[in-house]
Amino acid sequence: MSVELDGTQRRMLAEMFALLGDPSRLGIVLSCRHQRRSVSDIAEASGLSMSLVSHHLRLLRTAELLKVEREGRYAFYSIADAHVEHMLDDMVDHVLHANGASRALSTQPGGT
Amino acid sequence: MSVELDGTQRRMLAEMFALLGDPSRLGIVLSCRHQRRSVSDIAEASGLSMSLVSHHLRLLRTAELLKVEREGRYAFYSIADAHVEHMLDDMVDHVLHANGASRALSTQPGGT
DNA sequence: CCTATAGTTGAACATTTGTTCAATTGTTTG
DNA sequence: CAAACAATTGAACAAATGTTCAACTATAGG
Repeated sequence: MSVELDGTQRRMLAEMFALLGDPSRLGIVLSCRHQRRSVSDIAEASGLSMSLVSHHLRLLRTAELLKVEREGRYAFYSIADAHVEHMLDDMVDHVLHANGASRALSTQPGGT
Repeated sequence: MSVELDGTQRRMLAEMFALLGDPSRLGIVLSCRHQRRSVSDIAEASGLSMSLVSHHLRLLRTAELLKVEREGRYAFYSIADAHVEHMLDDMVDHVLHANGASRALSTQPGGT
């Protein structure tokens, strides 16, 4: 085990991290986790303007983190595939279980 | 299953993603994965100036992704804890196994 | 004590990037 | 066809961020 990544893979990974590294965008992605959502839906849920949401969605679409299904005048977004979904589950899981070691401040288990 | 994150947790996760989202920084972190490394060591391995590496190390240290052990005039950096290490293993794993679904172009298994 | 090595720090700069606003495309319905 | 709604797009702007350079601290050795 403990394999290394080549330059291209590192850049791919970094790009993905960077995309997920913006709070607005992470919120958008997480809101599409278990159901597909229209753009206005996402906008309302996240408190962001539809324009801004659309800009972010384009990036997430291009990076193949989200996919879109168009129906009439609506566009429904959801996680691109099982691979991405699994990865997100992992990361969410990690944050939820990050109680002991790494959190120096606010070490309070079971915080809502 | 399928738990949601609150605002604070989302921001924590986003911050972590953002830190790992810079190619230089990701390289630095990955180079500290399985052995501790001195700053000059990291600088040489990554092709970055020692000053820049030091700046990045401060951020990674502050976010508790890396930890430092000082010995004499040397400073050795390594992954902060098992939790972070596991998370990185996961992500590296994901990138390595991202053959089928999400890769639209260059779908060639086993590419170096 | 003086020089060399290892690392950190802060200011300054250039670039990137998130956000807003207005205009535009496409679709449905009166 | 016109009006309303859903979404996309591009230009422009402000703020954040990566990088460089020079100065500085600290430890080791002659």
